[in-house]
Amino acid sequence: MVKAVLPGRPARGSKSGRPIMALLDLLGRRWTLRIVWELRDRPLRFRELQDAIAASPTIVNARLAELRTAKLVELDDETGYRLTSLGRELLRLFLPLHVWSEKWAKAVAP
Amino acid sequence: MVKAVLPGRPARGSKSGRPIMALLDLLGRRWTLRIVWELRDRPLRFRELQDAIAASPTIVNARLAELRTAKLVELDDETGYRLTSLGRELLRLFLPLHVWSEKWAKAVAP
DNA sequence: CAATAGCGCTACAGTTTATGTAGCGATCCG
DNA sequence: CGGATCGCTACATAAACTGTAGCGCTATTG
Repeated sequence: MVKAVLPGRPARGSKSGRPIMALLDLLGRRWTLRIVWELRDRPLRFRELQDAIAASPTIVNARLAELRTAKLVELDDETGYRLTSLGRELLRLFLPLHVWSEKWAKAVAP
Repeated sequence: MVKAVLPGRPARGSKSGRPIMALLDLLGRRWTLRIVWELRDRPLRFRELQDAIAASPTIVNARLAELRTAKLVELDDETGYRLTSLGRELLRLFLPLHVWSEKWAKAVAP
């Protein structure tokens, strides 16, 4: 059984159910960001996703369940797992990270 | 000993050292996002930070070490832990999450 | 001087979470 | 029927995190 991560429920380390805390809790779990990232431009099958991030099926399934409960990801029988419209909105907020990470790389590089 | 998370080093689940993968790895570790979030508008002492997120000192210290290595956070003896200029840039990318999380809350709410 | 308080941080046993491998049940296709 | 593919589960092992205590250092106070 997986504990749902939703706004309105108290997130780890926060007594309030403030949405931002629930979101940071959800996104701060291992593989969650990577899964959203891998789904950025096409749906993936369970096993494709598993291979893409090289994580165990147990945890891939757990994270997918959380993401589905949070309505960020959905399963389409024809094509596989994909971002919902809400999920795509979230991804859009994250896209600047891609560019910024390159700048970060240069700044941190040895 | 803490494994450094830096662009150029392969991140978990990725053979490449692509900066975005290193970044997603770093941010996907428990408490990392929360720590950056808590430092958003003022420096915090070690214990203040620990109390703010209610995590164990062991892991707070581990995350801070990673964030310092990644040059996103630094320790100022006078005031405490604070974001570097690089860290503030990253935070700026994350600020839209705050607003969006409210929208998400409404969309997901029961 | 000794006592106190605040600082960053560490030790360590116990619990939770993730890994790695195998494989199940359902569905489709020949 | 046999084989392939799908999402997903079981389960033992390993890694990550928690909770509590407390260390070593510096500065302040009596």
